[in-house]
Amino acid sequence: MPTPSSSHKAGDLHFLKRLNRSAILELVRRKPGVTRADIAVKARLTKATVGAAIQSLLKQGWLKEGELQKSSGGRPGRALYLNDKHYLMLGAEVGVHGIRIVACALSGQVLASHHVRLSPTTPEATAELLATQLKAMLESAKLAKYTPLGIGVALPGPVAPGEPIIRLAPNLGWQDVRFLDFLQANLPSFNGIWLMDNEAKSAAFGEIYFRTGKIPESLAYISAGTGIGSGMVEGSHPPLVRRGTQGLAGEIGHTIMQPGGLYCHCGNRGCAETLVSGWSIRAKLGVSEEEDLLEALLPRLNEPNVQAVIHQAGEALGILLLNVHHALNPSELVLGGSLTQLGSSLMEPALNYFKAHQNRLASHSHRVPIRIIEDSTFVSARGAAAQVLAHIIHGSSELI
Amino acid sequence: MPTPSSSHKAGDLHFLKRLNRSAILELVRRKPGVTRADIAVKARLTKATVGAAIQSLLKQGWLKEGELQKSSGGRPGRALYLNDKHYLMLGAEVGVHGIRIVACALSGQVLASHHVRLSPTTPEATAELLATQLKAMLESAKLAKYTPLGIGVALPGPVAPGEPIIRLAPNLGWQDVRFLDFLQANLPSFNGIWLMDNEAKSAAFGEIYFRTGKIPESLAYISAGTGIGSGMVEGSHPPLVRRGTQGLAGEIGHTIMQPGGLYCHCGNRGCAETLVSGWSIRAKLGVSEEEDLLEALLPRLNEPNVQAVIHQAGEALGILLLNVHHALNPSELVLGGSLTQLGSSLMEPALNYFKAHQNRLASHSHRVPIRIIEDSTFVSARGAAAQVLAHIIHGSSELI
DNA sequence: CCAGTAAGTTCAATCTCTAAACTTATTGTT
DNA sequence: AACAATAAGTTTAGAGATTGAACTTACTGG
Repeated sequence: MPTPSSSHKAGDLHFLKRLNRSAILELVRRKPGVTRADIAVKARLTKATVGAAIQSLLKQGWLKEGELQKSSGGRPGRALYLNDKHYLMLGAEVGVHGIRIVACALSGQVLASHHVRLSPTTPEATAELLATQLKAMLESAKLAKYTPLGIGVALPGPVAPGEPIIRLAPNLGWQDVRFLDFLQANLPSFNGIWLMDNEAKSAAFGEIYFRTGKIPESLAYISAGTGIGSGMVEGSHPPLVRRGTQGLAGEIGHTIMQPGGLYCHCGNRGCAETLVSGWSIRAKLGVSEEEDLLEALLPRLNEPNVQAVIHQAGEALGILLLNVHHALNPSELVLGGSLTQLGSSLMEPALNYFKAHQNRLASHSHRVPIRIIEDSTFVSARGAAAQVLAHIIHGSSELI
Repeated sequence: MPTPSSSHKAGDLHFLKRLNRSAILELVRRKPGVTRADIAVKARLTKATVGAAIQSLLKQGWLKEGELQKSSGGRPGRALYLNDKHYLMLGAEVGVHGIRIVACALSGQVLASHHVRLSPTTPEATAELLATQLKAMLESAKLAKYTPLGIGVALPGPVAPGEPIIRLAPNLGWQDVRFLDFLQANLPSFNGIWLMDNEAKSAAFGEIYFRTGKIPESLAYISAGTGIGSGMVEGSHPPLVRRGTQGLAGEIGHTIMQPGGLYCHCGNRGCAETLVSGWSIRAKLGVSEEEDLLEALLPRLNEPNVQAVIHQAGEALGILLLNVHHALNPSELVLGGSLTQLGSSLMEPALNYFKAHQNRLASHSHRVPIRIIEDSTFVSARGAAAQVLAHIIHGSSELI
């Protein structure tokens, strides 16, 4: 996902107006049901300004009015909500085992989703299939009346910041691919913005972006699947994803946890991935690439050998969580990826290790909550859709 | 350092004006000698707006005019510079072995600096000594005519984000200390802002903030002294320091590099600090706390035992650098702290390890530059001063 | 039924930016 | 040396966005 060119922020009256409209949209997004009066207080704008902005946002289909609030001895306020019936964002994830697409409404509600199994193939073929699926989804009866804002694509590898190139997707066999170019070629008529990002970063973004109410200051998403990736988001406005210069931020699967340990496909030894990852578990238990790892393992979970390998991987995952805690210190940790489906045999050793070893440094501190997503099928795709919305609301788009 | 309360950003005309003045100051800061015309182009403001803002910034003592630029067939522009003769920022570092203070001009130029050796003592006594030193510096003939903007203090431990509490400084023996309160009590007449932050984070901030010309997108400062800390800054406007919820971001000394390894004072085993840090080297070579580590070791560098320990520590440092590269991916790495004075015996193994193992993931990528600061005595203090300036320029201060 | 309270709207005043004309200062050409 | 061309910086009128105060709307409670 290209970072918005952050030149020196200066602006004119038009810029100020957009900024205020963004702020208002954000307030409604974060707290559905707020009134104009609430917004005026929180955004430190006058009722007049808020009223005018809201009128135009209603007219353009961004917001809708809801019920009257309970009065506390005066005219009751009118609840405001995002309008989930006018705009949508498309999100897609190209994974090692298939393609996933979703269409989301402004609030994050999934309007439609689709999953196609597919073995890794060329970028061209993948883009063609993806475009076909997206087109079909957009033309379906339910979605045809929506205005699409853009398409976000999540990919399993580091994406260069600033330009839409996926540097390396070892599990797809891709290198330096301008995937959006292929996709655009197959969807020439699509009118909206195009984004692409790493799958863990998209997932992290989505997990924080579509939340309402009290949102965490920051969140790290750890994606444990064939490989191990992560994404760290700060919950500012807009939430900011850490990318690093080469898009390598969050490649925690290749942090070294065991100097002199096993060889990793990245060329180094003792990477976290050699201890916990789909591929290392396959290697240790002799599960071939053709088999589905989960289908192969779930029936064998009571074999001592399998248990030992998974327990060891779980402990390694716990260490990794602890290292993320000490290096990034997110206020919330979210675990996703296909390996979470191994359930407590993997997760218990991980959580136990983490809980037993955290909190030695910051005395007063609350425990960092860890959330495990059992079914993370559409998490990255939905996150990519979230990135589209954020780009529209906070970017330079003239839509709002 | 309290993070600016990031409520939902909306603003009025006054806010817009301040934003534009900030942007103009930033442009001059980053590229000393720019002209009004350059600024108008880069900030996308009109010549009229820029001209008016600059007049007032000149009048208030923020900027000064310089020489005429070479003409290219028209009226030559007038170079603009930060005015280094009107405002100053104070920075201080409370370290394990002493107190360091600096006074910086707007451009980062060190106007005065001072170093007092001091063994760890109570916050009260430390604050009193620090206040005396700061007062003396401010009242010195050279600085008396300056207007101080504020004081930044750097401390060797995690600082809670949002409120000025140092959570834990194991090497000072402090815990949950509101150090600024003690300092303010000793400097009641001081008129300016008060900040405090972790020493590595301040250093990181200063290293990116006072640079001119092409600044890196991001920078990680690794502070290798008695303990190991780090700070990561993104070079946006203003540069943003990663803190984490509990201020623990960057505590890479406590990431686990050797599961089941030696015990660390944090309670865990195999932390990076057990492999590379002042205290672990002391322990391994039997250098007592009373001795100065460098004075004790520098004469013994050719002893095989000493060489082996330092070489091993260097390799661990290299692994740590690699892990920072894969977890945060800064565009530049800066190494500071007292251990850098061990010179190539420590640094060569570190750099060799890093160079031999980086760059397996992002194919095209340039090598990440690593800079070693041999004398980092005042780096953190200067960084704390930098944070004061950034707070004034980008915060809600009415000074600009 | 009416006073009290609070939400939301209207409108003149204010403030900041822009656009265009103007002044200033230098280069290059006749 | 004079004059056109070019570009920097200033001035001024005008456009656009926010504010503040007055006003309208809508509900509560006595």
